[in-house]
Amino acid sequence: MTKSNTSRSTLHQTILADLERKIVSGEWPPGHKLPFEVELARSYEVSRMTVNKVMTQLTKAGLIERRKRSGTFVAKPRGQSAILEITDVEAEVRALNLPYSYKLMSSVIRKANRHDAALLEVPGTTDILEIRALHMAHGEPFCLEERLINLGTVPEAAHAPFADGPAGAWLVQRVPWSAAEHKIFAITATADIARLLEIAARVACLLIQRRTWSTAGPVTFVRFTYPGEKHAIVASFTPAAG
Amino acid sequence: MTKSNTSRSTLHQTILADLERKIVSGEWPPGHKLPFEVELARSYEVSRMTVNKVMTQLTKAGLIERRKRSGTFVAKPRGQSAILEITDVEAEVRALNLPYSYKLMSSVIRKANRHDAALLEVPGTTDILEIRALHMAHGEPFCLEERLINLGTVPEAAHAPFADGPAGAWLVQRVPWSAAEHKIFAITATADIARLLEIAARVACLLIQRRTWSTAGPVTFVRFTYPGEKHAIVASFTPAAG
DNA sequence: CAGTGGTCTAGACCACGAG
DNA sequence: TCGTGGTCTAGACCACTGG
Repeated sequence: MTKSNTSRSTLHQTILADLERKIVSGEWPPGHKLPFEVELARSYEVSRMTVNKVMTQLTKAGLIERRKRSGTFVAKPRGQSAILEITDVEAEVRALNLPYSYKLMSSVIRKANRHDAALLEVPGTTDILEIRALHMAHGEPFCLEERLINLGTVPEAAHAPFADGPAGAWLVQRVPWSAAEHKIFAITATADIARLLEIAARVACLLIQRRTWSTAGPVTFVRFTYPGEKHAIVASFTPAAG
Repeated sequence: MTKSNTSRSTLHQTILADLERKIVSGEWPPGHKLPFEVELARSYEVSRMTVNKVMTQLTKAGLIERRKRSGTFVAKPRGQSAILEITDVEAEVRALNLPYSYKLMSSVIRKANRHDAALLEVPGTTDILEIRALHMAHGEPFCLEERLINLGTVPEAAHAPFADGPAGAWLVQRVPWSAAEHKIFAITATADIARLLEIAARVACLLIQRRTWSTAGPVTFVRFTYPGEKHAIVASFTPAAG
C-alpha cells in the first residue's frame, strides 16, 4: 500500500499535532490512558511504526509516560523540564537538603492595569490574581516570588488554596503549558526586596522572569528574585542528546 | 533477517555514537562528505531506515547538514545552538543593530595554578592561555570576557590571532565541543570590573560562566560579565519541539 | 506467561534540487 | 533528468513487566 500526501505536512507530524492538542488542551488529562500503539495505528490508518515515531517524540518531550505491559499514559505535567526546572523552587531547596517552607504574603484579585496587561499580554478588562510569596530554606528567605495569574484563562485559580503551597505547583498540576519564556537579569536589590530577603540594600540579585502560555491563552507571569552570588542557574548540554 | 542484540545498546545508538565520534574528533572535519545512506547501511550491515534514524538525530543535533541530490556533510560547527547562543557576543551585539568591535586587553601563557586547575579540571602542570578582552557595542563596553584555554587540548591556540577577533569564534571553528556547562550568577561589580565596563561601582552584573569539553578533554573556561539590568538572557520553550 | 513497547528489516514511493 | 534524502509500510523478533 502506498501513500499520497494529501495535506501539507507528514503523517507523523499530523498525528503528533493531534495527540499533542488532546493532551495540552486537557481533553486527555494527566494520568489518562492512551490507546495502544496498534489501536492508534488502526484509527489513524497508518502503520505501527509511524505511530511509534510519534510516541517516541512525545516521550522525549515529556508529555507521555510509557510502561511496558501496562500502556501509555499522559504524564503528570511536571510542566517544566530540563532548564525550566530552575523555577521549581521547592525542588531546588530540597536538592540542597534544606527544609523547605512557603509563606504567602499577599493575594489580591483585581482588574489588570496597564502594566499587568503588558506583562501578561491580556486586555485591561481581565481579572487577574496577584500573589506575593516567600520561599524559605531552613527558615530563611530563599527566593521572593511575585506572580500574576490570568483569571480569564484559569478562573478556578481564584479559589485555590495558595496559602498552603506555591502557586506554581498548583498551576502546573492543572494547566498544561504549551509555551514558556524565560528572561534572566541581574538587578540591584531595592530597599523593599532587601528587607523581604533579609539582605543588605543594593546587593546584586538574580531575577528570573517567566511567562507561560497554554493553548487557551496567557496563564501566568512570575518573577523570582534570588539573593545574588549565593544562587546560580546551571545548565548542561551535549550536542546530540539523542 | 533477524537481529540478536549482541552489545548492550541498540543498533542506532551504536551507529550514532560512532558517527558522532568521527565528527567531534575531527576525523571527519567540517565540510566532509559522509557516505550515502545506502552505503552506510551496507557498511554497518543494517537497513537503510536504521541509518536514516541516526542521520535524522544528527541533523536535529546540528552536527550534519543534508542536501538532497548532493549528499550529507559535516556541519560547520556553529558550536553552539539554542540557548548556548547567549555567549556568541558578537551575534548578540549585531542583533541589537549596533556596530561591534573587540579589544584584546591581555593574553598570557603560563602554567595552570591551583585556581585554574579547579576551574578547568586540569592538572597543575598544564599550560594554559589566559585572555582578557572587551566586547564593544557602538564603541562602548558591552561585555567583559575572561577566558582560560587549555593548551593541553588545543595547543595551536598558543599562536592564534586573538588580537583580531574573539577567541570564542576561533575555538568554535576548530574545536568541536562535546559537552558544555553554563552557570549564571548575579554579582556586584568590583571596582576593577566597574572601571572596565565603565559603570558605577557596586552595580549588579550578570555573570555567565561557561565550561566546554571536547572528547579530548577540557577546552576552555570563560566568564562573561554584562552590566546588569541592561542585559537579559532570554529562552523560549515548547514542550514538544519535535 | 502473555501483552506491550522497543527495535529492526526489506522494500517502496515521492519530492526535491543539483547538474 | 535522476539520484538523494524523506517518508511510510507490513511484518517480525525481543525484552521487559504486570497479572
